[in-house]
Amino acid sequence: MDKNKQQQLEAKGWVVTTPEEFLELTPEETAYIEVKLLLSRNLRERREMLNLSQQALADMLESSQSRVSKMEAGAPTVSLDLLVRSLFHMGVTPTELADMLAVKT
Amino acid sequence: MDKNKQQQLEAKGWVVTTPEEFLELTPEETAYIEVKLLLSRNLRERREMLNLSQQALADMLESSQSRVSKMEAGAPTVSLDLLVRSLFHMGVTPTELADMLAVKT
DNA sequence: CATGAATATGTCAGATTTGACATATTCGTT
DNA sequence: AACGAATATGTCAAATCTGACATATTCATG
Repeated sequence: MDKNKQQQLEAKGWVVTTPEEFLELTPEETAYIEVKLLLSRNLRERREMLNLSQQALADMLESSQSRVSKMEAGAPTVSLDLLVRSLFHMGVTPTELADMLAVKT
Repeated sequence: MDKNKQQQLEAKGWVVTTPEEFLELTPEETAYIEVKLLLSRNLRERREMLNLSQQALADMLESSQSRVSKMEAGAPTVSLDLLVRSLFHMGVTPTELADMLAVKT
């Protein structure tokens, strides 16, 4: 955001901050969430690539449609374990997992 | 193992197999465990590099010495989440995490 | 715009993971 | 060998995660 715009907003009483500041995330929390979101995006991409519905994928994973939805949303109640195991279940290799994480955000 | 040695053992009544066959691990379970072990080794290496005791690291992570020990042992009751968050807490970046996983086993 | 299929959201009992503690074992030093 | 420091192992109540279900919302297509 440019400095002028920010000053205009602040003059009107807005507080201008970054998401991390607002949510008070530490760097490690930020990194952790980034990784989860990275994997959840990959999960969705792969499912759509395979033309599977969330229900169909859930059946493969022995999970449920609602949990797949939450996985793809990167919901806080979804563990990295579940995301990673799901990706492996879809045929992803550890090397491919490494490539996912290597992507710059 | 060479074929002769294997045949000798089998003649004596031993069953020669791979760990996966013996434990009946699916490929995705194998991959998941491999990743966990990879990260646990990295955790130990980094801790030792920093000359920290398990107790000292536990204090940093707001965890306990016994849990750090279990993390480094790759124990089944330790989640990927805990391992990854611990590494991030030690200053590892997502890119460095990717490099860890890219290592061939 | 209706209707059905896909996806999202909320909830919860059961399963798993957690830090903490006690105690055992290993390891380096004297 | 004896000591202390570090690490390992076992256990458990509390916290977190899970699949399942009900229901709401979104989306495509006639």
